[in-house]
Amino acid sequence: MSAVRASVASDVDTRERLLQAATRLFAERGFEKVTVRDIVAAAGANVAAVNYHFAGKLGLYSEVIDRAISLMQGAHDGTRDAPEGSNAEERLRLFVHSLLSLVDAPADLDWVYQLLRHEMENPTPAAQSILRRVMQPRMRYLCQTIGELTGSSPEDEHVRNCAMSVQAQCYFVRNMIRMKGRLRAAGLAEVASLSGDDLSSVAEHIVRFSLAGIATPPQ
Amino acid sequence: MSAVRASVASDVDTRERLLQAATRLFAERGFEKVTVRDIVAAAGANVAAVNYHFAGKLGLYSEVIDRAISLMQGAHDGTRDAPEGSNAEERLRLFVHSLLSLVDAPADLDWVYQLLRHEMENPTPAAQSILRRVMQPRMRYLCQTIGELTGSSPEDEHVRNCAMSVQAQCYFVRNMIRMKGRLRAAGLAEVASLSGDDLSSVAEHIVRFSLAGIATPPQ
DNA sequence: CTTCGATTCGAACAGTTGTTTGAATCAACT
DNA sequence: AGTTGATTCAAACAACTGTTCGAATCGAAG
Repeated sequence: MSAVRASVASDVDTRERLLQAATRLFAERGFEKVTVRDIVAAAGANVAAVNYHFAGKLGLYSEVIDRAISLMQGAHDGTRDAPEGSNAEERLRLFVHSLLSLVDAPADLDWVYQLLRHEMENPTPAAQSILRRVMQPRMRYLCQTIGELTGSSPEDEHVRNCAMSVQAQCYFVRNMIRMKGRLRAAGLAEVASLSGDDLSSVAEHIVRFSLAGIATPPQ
Repeated sequence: MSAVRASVASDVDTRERLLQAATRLFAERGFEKVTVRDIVAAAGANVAAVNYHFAGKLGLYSEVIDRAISLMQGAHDGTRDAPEGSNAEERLRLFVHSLLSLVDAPADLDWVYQLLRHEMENPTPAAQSILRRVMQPRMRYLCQTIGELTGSSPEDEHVRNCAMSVQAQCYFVRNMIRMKGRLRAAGLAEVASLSGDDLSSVAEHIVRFSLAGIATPPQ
């Protein structure tokens, strides 16, 4: 089974070409808005190739998702290589900048974010593993960081609420960027400070806004 | 053309039944995941009825969206009937509670929110009018309120950023509620304080968190 | 050269989609 | 009763979907 692929060189070609084309298209449009024929056309392969190599469209998609998750876990995703001695505030800032794609990651991870967003909006059977392997570690890291800022446990309710608030702002800004064109057309260019497309100023706002909220627990 | 519908009484029946069935289904699944046959089955009508009364699936959808927008503008959507003498903080609190469906609106508007969310995630030609007629007034109202809190203009950048932060948290919480089942299955039940499903405590967090952030402008 | 398995390919399949058609039905008016 | 126009209906259409089939192609081992 596995030795088969290794022995022949040419099939790795079209298998890999299929994976790359599918990755790009799935990231752009999501699972359902991409047809098998779109993929094979982009990859220069035959319609039957997807079923031959991946046992169906969903098999191909699952492999794309798996690759994306691995890539995101391996690369910097805001939960790694924070300078060890750095304080919690600096780690929060790094987290926000990372989610806004403001730190130049080793690999371009924008397509991964697009892929995961599509999966959250229109879930396929792959959604569970994304939640478990991407969202959960991210949430844990963020709660840890905020817990340090408030001097309380990562399980504290205020800490968890604040983690929610931080992530909410980051994802929202990403969505605003994605809809920039539509927003401008609707006369809403000023919504998310997209005028000056300087994303770092928005990131700085999120950090400042959140630090203030974190420092203001209930009662 | 218009006198036609008024003269006959029976057609208002199936036309109305189609609209109601379509509204429910579109709100549940979004435009593309509902088939014309789903709608006519739920309405007890013939497949051709949609094309006869609405000139196609998109025509029916447009009318559903138009009704939703009107309903949302007419009813309490957090941008109306705030007690005239109330201060800005109380209006911000009302806004948050409203976006979290915590104030009992005259009509149940949850299906409208679902409809609009689907439209933002998978836009059809109707998206523009939603942005213009729903999002823009909401943003204006929120900027006005926050501007009062900081004593600055609604066009101030910090004010606009804060308005973004407030809305981001509200929409995020709505999404978390929607994915409650999937989150729990992935071991993320604690993400958005869904344990105690007391939404008001989350709403209170958003208000407190945001007031602190609003009161902390740059520099 | 032949054989054999893996791979590619064009063609077709079976199912679903939104839409159209033309006849049937119905209600109201003459 | 007869006519008219709006409405309903079953049937079919045309386009598209993911998938399957069988023959053709290819590369290397015997």
